[in-house]
Amino acid sequence: MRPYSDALQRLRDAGLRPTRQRLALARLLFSGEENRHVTAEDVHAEAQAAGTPVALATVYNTLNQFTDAGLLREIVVEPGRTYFDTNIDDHHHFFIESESELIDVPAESLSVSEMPELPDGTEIRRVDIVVRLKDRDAAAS
Amino acid sequence: MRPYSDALQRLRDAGLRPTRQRLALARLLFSGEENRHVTAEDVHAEAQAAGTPVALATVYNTLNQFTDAGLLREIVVEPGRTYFDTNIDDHHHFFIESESELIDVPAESLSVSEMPELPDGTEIRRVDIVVRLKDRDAAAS
DNA sequence: ATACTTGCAAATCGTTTGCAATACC
DNA sequence: GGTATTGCAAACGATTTGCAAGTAT
Repeated sequence: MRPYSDALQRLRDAGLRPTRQRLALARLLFSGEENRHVTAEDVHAEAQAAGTPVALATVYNTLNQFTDAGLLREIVVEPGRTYFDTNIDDHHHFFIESESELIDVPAESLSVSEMPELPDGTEIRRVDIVVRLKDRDAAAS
Repeated sequence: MRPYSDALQRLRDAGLRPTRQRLALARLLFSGEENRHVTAEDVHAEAQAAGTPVALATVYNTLNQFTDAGLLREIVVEPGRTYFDTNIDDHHHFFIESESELIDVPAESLSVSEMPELPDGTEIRRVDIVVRLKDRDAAAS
């Protein structure tokens, strides 16, 4: 449970003006549970529920700002839906397709054996591994 | 260079009625270059250019049918844009973010070391590895 | 005081769908 | 002929943007 002042500090450190809305969202995202995978809709709903109404557009803008500032990480696993991960450390994901659920996998337990030669003039920014899971008993479609 | 009749056979084998449009798109996708990464827009534009006008909606529907039939594979790397890969073998990708370009990486040259325990009742459907690249000389944003 | 933020609604983008017209077997 | 497929436009869901009003420093 990180305290309120941490959210404030986090924003300051990221060079983001600590406005009412940003603080509210930062507290929602960074207090409590450690590794969360949320959509903008999720965060919007939570903010409403927490009695801190924030426009959906502002949620989108804020999540993008947090991402640019390195406080969040964007995950793309499904077409047409963006998830944000509060865990910004090096790690990977299980993705349960039937439930659209993401689960963190520590980087240590899933590493790449050997990297092929990169195209000229490029360097690695990140390696994303998504292990797509299905229910074992599911009827083959 | 696979011949025309191959496209026809491919559709038959997949249980898809070989209509004019599906044949046209199958030929575009499966003749010529081996491993292509295309968006629906790309395919639509190519069809126009090839003198085989097909409605964009039909392109979408057809690409989805091909994917369901196992002729194509869907790749999700960018929010809000779906790529289709004509290479359906086990493999992974480089993704050059500055150009939105995908490059195939053979499965052998990039394998996962050790798989953590899966959540209960699930099994692996696929492992997707995306190595995100940036230009080496690019100014840090 | 002034620049940065927010809210809201409208705009946009990629993709899907409904339905009448058309093509395949 | 009967069913699957197409085209088109309209519907859609997620995300972004423009601008007037509000707020942090």
